[in-house]
Amino acid sequence: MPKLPVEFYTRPDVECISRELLGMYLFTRIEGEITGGMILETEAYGGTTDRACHSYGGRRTGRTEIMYAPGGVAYVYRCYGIHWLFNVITNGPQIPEAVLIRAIEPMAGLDVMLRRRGKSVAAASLMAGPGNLTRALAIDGRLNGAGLEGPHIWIEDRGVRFLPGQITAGPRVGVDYAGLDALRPWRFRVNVRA
DNA sequence: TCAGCGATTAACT
DNA sequence: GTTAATCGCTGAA
Repeated sequence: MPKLPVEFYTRPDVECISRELLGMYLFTRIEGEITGGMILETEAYGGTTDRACHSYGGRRTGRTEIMYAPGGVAYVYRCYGIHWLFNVITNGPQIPEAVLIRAIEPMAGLDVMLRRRGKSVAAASLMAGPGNLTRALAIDGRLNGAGLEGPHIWIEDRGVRFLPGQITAGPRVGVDYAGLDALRPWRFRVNVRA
């Protein structure tokens, strides 16, 4: 299956990329174990003019530094002291935009993901939320800055496409502090009902 | 140098 | 519905 090329990520429209990532397949290969699934939910983070974005106003620190890299690398950071969140960096160098991957549908390595989550049966909670997603895929800080063309993490285009009516756009989660930017409908989700 | 906080989750009542 | 867990980043001192 074709991995998405760097050119997919370096395009300038983060909202467009965020939509197009729905239906793509995200995989990780950690310690020889491959896990992954289809992306169901994303959020766009619009760089220096988006108050909800870590790089708002051109903020540049050790954590956000990787956002200024050219598109096509992973941005992994810790949140609430416990969880790892996984983002895809988009756009060109020095343009710090990103797409947060919030949910995937488990596909490959289900048994491995269950073991990592400490569950014995497949449940809806397996992939509920971005923190659980990274735990199931064994994504952590070591993958911060990793290229999205492998070998440890990559995204494949398997030809799945959604019509506009199958995608729900809404306000993003957990960004109430961002003022008017919190209202931007930059959260994209594949409708649960078929 | 350090107090306060956060793109969350799970275990409570 | 409420709250504890838990730690790196941020910004002010």
